[in-house]
Amino acid sequence: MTLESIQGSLKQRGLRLTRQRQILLELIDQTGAHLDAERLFQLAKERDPKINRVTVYRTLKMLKTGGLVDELDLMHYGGDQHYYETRVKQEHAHVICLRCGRVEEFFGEPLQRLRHQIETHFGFEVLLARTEIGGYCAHCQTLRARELDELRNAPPEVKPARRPARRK
Amino acid sequence: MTLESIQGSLKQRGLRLTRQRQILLELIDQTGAHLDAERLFQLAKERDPKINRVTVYRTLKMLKTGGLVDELDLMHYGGDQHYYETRVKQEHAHVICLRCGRVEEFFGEPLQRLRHQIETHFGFEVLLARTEIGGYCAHCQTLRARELDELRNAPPEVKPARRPARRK
DNA sequence: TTTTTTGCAAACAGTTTGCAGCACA
DNA sequence: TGTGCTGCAAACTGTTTGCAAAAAA
Repeated sequence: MTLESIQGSLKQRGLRLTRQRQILLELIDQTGAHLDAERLFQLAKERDPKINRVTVYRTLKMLKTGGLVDELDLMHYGGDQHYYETRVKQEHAHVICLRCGRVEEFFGEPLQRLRHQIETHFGFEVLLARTEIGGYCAHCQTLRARELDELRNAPPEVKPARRPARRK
Repeated sequence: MTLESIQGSLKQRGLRLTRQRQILLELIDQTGAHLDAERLFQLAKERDPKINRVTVYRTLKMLKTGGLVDELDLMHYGGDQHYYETRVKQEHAHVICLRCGRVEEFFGEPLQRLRHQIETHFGFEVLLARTEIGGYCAHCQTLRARELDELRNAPPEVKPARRPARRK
């Protein structure tokens, strides 16, 4: 969904395209990244130092309700905040490395199949779909193996020698 | 995963099986429902009125870390809390009706395929996977159609006659 | 007896709400 | 011109932490 069509969608619903919303829409759309409200707020402040955090939340809620952005958790990597991305036609899963935080997107037929099966199997009308997968990326698997190794070979204080009870 | 094997897993890790944990484990395991921390706490209080909410959170975190329960959002139907279920071998998606809140579980090959493709495509080691789908169940689709109809036929105050500006 | 676990109070993070003034259309 | 939107302060929800007392092993 393009910035222009989002702006159109706003107008259609009688919503106003304010300076603040302009900024936020551009940020969400431009940065391919998955931003959370706070990050978005910080970036927006660079362009409008007077913008308020609350406006960011309100704008995100509006976009979410309008189906213009999707909300992600990314397996709560990094906390309990939500992340946002502009909705794209093509369904995709988010694959997130729990060690380095890297997020990959996976487009593939199993997702279409899944959606289709759920629609036919349950007679369900799918509006929102979210698949998130956590684990270790190829790179971090080897790093992690090494880390575990080092821990095993040099256990410095696994069970620290019994230390005297702390005095209050 | 059975209650017994969970208890075994605790002992193996040198964790204690306290009265409180007993209660919580039983509740999570017995009720097929997807409980959130607060609900779990309320249920637990019926069996032990002195149990504390914090203990519930700590126990859930422990079980989560140990891979004994899975954490769900159920598309934030009903708020921002998390829901929990004991981990089962068979991967499944949660299909949630955004009108009535009913949750269906979907087991099916697309999920296995998806996991497999992500492992081979990215060389990724999958530890956690979560697929949640929101929309309307068969039943609520018809109810919703009717609701929308009624709204259209008898628009009581869609744009309420302009009323005098509220006096401060 | 020792180490883990609990309960309590208080803190915390992320997000929402009420309201008066501001600004798009 | 008027309704929608913003900023501010304050509330709120879900969850976590510090600490002393209680309870498993």
